[in-house]
This record gives sequence, C-alpha cells and structure tokens, in this order.
Amino acid sequence: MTGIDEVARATGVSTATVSRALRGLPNVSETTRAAVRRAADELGYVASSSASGLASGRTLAMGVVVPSVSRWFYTSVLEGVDAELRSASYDMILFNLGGHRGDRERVFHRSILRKRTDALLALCLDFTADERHQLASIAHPTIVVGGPVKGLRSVGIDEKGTARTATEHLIQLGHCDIAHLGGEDEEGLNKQVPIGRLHGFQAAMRDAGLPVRPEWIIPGGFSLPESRAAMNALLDRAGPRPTAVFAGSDEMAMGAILAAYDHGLRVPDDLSVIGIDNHDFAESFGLTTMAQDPFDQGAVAARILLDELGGAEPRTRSVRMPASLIVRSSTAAPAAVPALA
Amino acid sequence: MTGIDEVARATGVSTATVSRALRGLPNVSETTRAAVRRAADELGYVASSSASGLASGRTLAMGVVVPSVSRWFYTSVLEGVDAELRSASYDMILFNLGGHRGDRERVFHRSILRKRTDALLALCLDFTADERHQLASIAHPTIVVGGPVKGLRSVGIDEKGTARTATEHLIQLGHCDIAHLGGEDEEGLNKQVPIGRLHGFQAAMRDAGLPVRPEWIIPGGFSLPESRAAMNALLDRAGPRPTAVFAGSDEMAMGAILAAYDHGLRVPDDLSVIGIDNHDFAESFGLTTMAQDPFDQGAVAARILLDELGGAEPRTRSVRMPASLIVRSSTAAPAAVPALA
DNA sequence: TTGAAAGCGATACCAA
DNA sequence: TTGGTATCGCTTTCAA
Repeated sequence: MTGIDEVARATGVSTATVSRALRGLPNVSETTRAAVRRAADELGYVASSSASGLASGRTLAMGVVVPSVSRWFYTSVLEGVDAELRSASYDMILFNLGGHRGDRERVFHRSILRKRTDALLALCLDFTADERHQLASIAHPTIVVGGPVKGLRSVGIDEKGTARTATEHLIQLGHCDIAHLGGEDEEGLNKQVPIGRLHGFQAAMRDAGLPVRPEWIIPGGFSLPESRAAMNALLDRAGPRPTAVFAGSDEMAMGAILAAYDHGLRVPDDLSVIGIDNHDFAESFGLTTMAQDPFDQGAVAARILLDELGGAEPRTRSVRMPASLIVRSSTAAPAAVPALA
Repeated sequence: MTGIDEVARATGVSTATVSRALRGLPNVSETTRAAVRRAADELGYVASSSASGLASGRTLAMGVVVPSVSRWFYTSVLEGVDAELRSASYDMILFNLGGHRGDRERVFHRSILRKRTDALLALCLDFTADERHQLASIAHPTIVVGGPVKGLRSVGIDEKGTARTATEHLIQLGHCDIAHLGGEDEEGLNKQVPIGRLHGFQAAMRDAGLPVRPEWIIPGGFSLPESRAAMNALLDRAGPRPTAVFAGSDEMAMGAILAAYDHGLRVPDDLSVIGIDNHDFAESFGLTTMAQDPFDQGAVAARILLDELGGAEPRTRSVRMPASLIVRSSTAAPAAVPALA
C-alpha cells in the first residue's frame, strides 16, 4: 500500500506538505498542491484512516445505532443520514441492536470508547441512566431521531399532535366508534413514540366528547402481520364494531385494511383507516395518513452533528419536524352517519 | 480517555502484557490476566481502534456495500451479516450506494484503500473491470451476496432454477397464459438476478410448449407501486388476459395482486400470482412464493470472510443457497381449465 | 509557504 | 511468563 512518504518523494516535498495539500488546508501554494494531487492519484495513495485517526483524534466516521433495519422508518432515516454523511465524506458505522439485548453494551462500552466514531446518532432508543452517563462522559456529540428522550436533544415529529390530527380527521368525517391500533414497542426502544400517539388519540376523543373503549385499543407491534391478527381478533368479537381505526403507523394500518378484507368489509365504506408515516406502500393501499419525512429527519440530525464536529456551537434544543395529513381513499364518512364537515 | 499505560501502571505490569492479557493471547498467567482485566474495567479502558488498527494492520471492521437500504432483500441480508459480525466482535461500515451514482468511487477508492475495513461484502452489485482490479490489488477478502458476478465468488440462490420452479407451479395448475413481472434493475446493480429469473421463466414455458408473449413480459422495477402500475397497464389492454403471473419478487407480486383488485379481479380465481422471496408480508397477502432466506445468505457470506480473516484457506467457489416453494392462497387452477396435477 | 521532528496509542518482536 | 522498544503512518507544532 502506498504511503505518504512515497508521494512526498515523488513530489519532492515533505510529508507534512503532502498531508496539508491533500486535505485542502491553506498555506500551500497551488502549484505544490496540484503536483501533490497528481502524484497521489498516480500512485493511488489515500491516507490510512487508522493512522490519521490516531494522529488527529478524529475518525471521520459516525456511529448510527438502530433498533433494527427492517422497518420502513428506520431505513428511511438511515438513507437520510447517509446522504448527509456522504456529502461530508464521513463513513457510517452501523450498530444494529436487532433484538439482541446484550448488544447495547457493545455500542456503549466498546465501540464508542474505542473511538471508532466521532459522533453518535441513535434511532428511537431509550437510554438507561448508565448509558446516558457514559455518553456524557465522552463529550461525543450525540443526537436522537424519533424522540423525545430524557436528557438528550432529538429530531422528530410532534407525536401527540400528529395523532390528534389523525383522530380528528376521522371525527370530522362523522366517526364516533373509533379504535386505535397502537405500537407496543420492544423493551429498550423509545416508548414515548407509541405513548405519545396513544395520548393524542385519547385527547382528540375526549375533546370531541367521544368514549374511548379500552377493548378497542389494541397492540399492533408496529408490524403488518401482528396488526392484521389483532384487528381480526377485534372484528371477531361479538358486539358493536368500530367504524374507523386510527393506526399508529402505516404498516399497522395496512394490517387493519387486510383484516377488514378478511372479514369481507369494504374500506372505507365499512371501515375507515388512517395511519401515520406515508410509507412507500401507502399510496398503493390508498391509505389516508399523517405523512412524515424520516429521510429529512435523519439528514437534519446528521447535519447537526457534523456541524458541531466542524466547530459549530452545540445546539441544545430538540428539532420538531412537520407531519401533514394526506387524504386518500381509506377514509370516508361512516355508512349510516352523514359527515359533519 | 484512559490509555493503556494507565492500566499498566495500575496493575504494575508492562503495556505489552496489558495488551496481551486483554486480547486473550496465550502466555499470560491467569492471575495477571485477571488483575489486568479488573483494572481495565475499573478505569473504563478500551483500546483505541485507530491505534490498534495502525499497529496491527487490522481494523476489526467489515465494509458492506448495499445498493440501497430500502428493499426487503437487502435489509434482511444486512441483518444476517450483522448477526455474524456481532459474534466476531466486528463492526460494520455501511456503504449505501443509494442511487448515488458517483458514490461507488468513494467505496472503491477512498474507503477501501483507506484501510478502514478488513474485508468487503457487496450486495447485488456488478463490478466494472476497474473496480474488480481495484479489489484484487488490495488482497482484501471480498464476496458478493446475490450474484453471480464475474470473477468473484458469491452467495445466492439458483436464480434460473428458482424461477423455473415457480413457473412450473403455475403450469402444473393448468395455466397456459402466464405473464412475467420482471425486475429491470438500475444501472450498476447485478443484472444477472432479474435476467436469470426471466430465463428460468422462458425455459419453463418452452419446455411446456407454451408461448411466451413479449407483451406479457413487463418491468416492475422490483417495487410494489411500479409493479402495480405495470400490471394495471397490462390489464387495461384489449385482448386476452393472462390467467397467472410469475413475479420476480414478492414485492412485485403484491403489486400484481393490488392491480388485480384494481380491476375487480379475484385472486386466485381470476388471476394466480406467485413471487420469489417469502417477504415479511407474503403470508399476510396469502402469497404463494419461492422462499429464500437472505438472512442466512448474509450470515454465510460474512462467515466466509471472517474465517478467511482468521486464517482459513480462501474458498474460491460460490455458495448456492436453497429456495423452496411455499403454496398459499394466491395460486390455484385457472377458472375454466381443470388442474392437471 | 515549507520542512524537521515529536508525538498519537497501541502491537509485536526480541530479550530476559 | 514478562518487559523494553521499535514501529505502524499520519498530523501537528515549531522553526526556518
């Protein structure tokens, strides 16, 4: 592998100058810089990340911690983070918790402390006191996407407000019997997200003077199959059925739609369904939803970290990103009751 | 940040011994090792990856190149790779090409040469001659998942054979008018995958003496929305309609199912649909499919690289992984024609 | 604008 | 089994 001294030799300058020239630092004559660049290209020289990391104290890599990589929201954020890192020539080190409980330790103890990364971006995680302490002690810029998280700034939508708007959409259409498909999330993930959505639902119902039936608040695990099963179970029960469902995510909403089909119900005629996300499949399903843009959220979060690594003043406040209603064909006024709007 | 010499001082041994003790190398008395471990824990010491990388020449990180992170197959492979890396205490550096054309250069020139990684695992990529040369010149263990790729070993299913089996399933049910929803992939991705599947389809049709109508071979871009649109276009056309569709992936198959619904067709009564993958949603869609296990494929590929990094003999041959038919409710005999089976 | 030389924090060889 | 020390390849003062 070509080393810096070979480039220096080829150019007739010192290694110090080569280093400066290649990194675009000032105080290098343009002629020298050009010569160095050419030589480096010809020799195929690229600085070793270990060596420069050791010498400079910066790895030019960002750690990204994800709960899993198989959910639309996470991968979309990842794409956004990636786009931003790319533009800054930063590499991404991906820590996938993927249900492996004990693995958090790997991230917090081994990797961060190993100085493999310059900063850390976490998705939808909740941190233990110990972990938060760990993070603080390293003076590593850190941020969370899909918050909020106690003691850390985050980037994300207003969970409660978004859920409220979704629910109000159904109420305005004239629905009174509304179920909520919620996302009971796994241990260690940020429970504030599903909880915020539940609270928004309850608040909207309360404000409209509508009853919230406990048995109509069912867990969908943020997944289509689980939601479909849960919704089917609800529809199987004797007694009155809801005329609408507010699902805490589009994937769950799709599960609800399929469950409606399973029961021979038409959407939106017999059952209205609204979700949150604007998932890639939402349009295909004709799904009315509260659209958010996780790509953007990831990009914004990454940009904040990069700016701070670049010397910018740390921003302490969280960033609230927008969410907006997109009406498609999965919601309509209930069959018997005329719309109020 | 705690350094190795602080641990050495605290323990009363040399840094050399600390290094050996912590890495589990032989020739360290158990008493010493225990003492060192304890001191390291107390001080919160973890070796700097830059420093050890520089000194040892190994980064304990693997580069993983993905075309994008928003397709089920890729993320599933990623989970498998991750599981294997985790067990070996390797970190994952994720290079997401994500449609950013020029970005391949980043991977092949900057990152690999920068020695940020010890090995490289690529998903469904096709390499240019230059890139292949680049890879070879670094003596970096490399492998591809979702091949085959000229000049590189790969891990993947028998594309053609799998497609043939899928098509034969439809033929055995009595279908003669079969369309193929194919995956015209993007530039730079491995075209062998969609091409292999197309060839398998054609071969099965030919062997059965069935005609292949060019206008019934339509591109679905490996995506649900695109496939739904393409399928809708096909169903819109005047003239005879196919009674069955072989989709090159489950996501495309789902698009076909939704298109059938768009046209008021019932599945499987009016249209049978089969896919490839056994996607997370396949069961919910009642989709008959050729199941493959990308998680496993990723794990196997990662294991091969890790073994070689551990000193194992390089394996030169590609690995063929299994795929098997799962019959669900999206396929049945055509309405008019009785099943042959 | 450039060069010389001192680290950065581990690893690995050679002695002991 | 352990310690001393050269070394990995670059960055970064400090001088020139």
